[in-house]
Amino acid sequence: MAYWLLRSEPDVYGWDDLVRDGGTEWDGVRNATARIHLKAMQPGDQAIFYHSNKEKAAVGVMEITRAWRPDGPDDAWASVAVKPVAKLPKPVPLATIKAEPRLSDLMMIRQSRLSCSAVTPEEWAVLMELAGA
DNA sequence: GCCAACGTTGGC
DNA sequence: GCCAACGTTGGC
Repeated sequence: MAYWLLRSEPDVYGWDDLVRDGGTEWDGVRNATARIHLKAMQPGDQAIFYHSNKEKAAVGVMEITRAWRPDGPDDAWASVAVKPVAKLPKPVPLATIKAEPRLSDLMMIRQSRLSCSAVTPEEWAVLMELAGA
């Protein structure tokens, strides 16, 4: 089982939208590095939902429910299906993540604009600890 | 194939 | 509103 982090602007599609929908197709990703991660995702993997922009905090945990399929008429881009698992007891703000030495290598921190990134099991455990989960 | 210019994204 | 980081584009 692998861990991931998916970023979205809450104004566009946020955690509450995901809960309302009961799951969604995570599409529209147009970045080559992010696509590598999308294509590596497997059903049962877990992913943190991170709100970018105004909120800048990890807010919930999702599960990947279906491996990638083409997003568009050809194989150029990919999308996966996700469903909400649980809201984090406490959101983890970006400032907290940055202040945590054990998260200094987090892919999202090292490459700030990446919308789909990987999280190691160790980093996942730290994030859950910070979230009070 | 290189690199400068430009556009986009996200944080401050 | 600004700026840094990064990706893409286009001229050479």
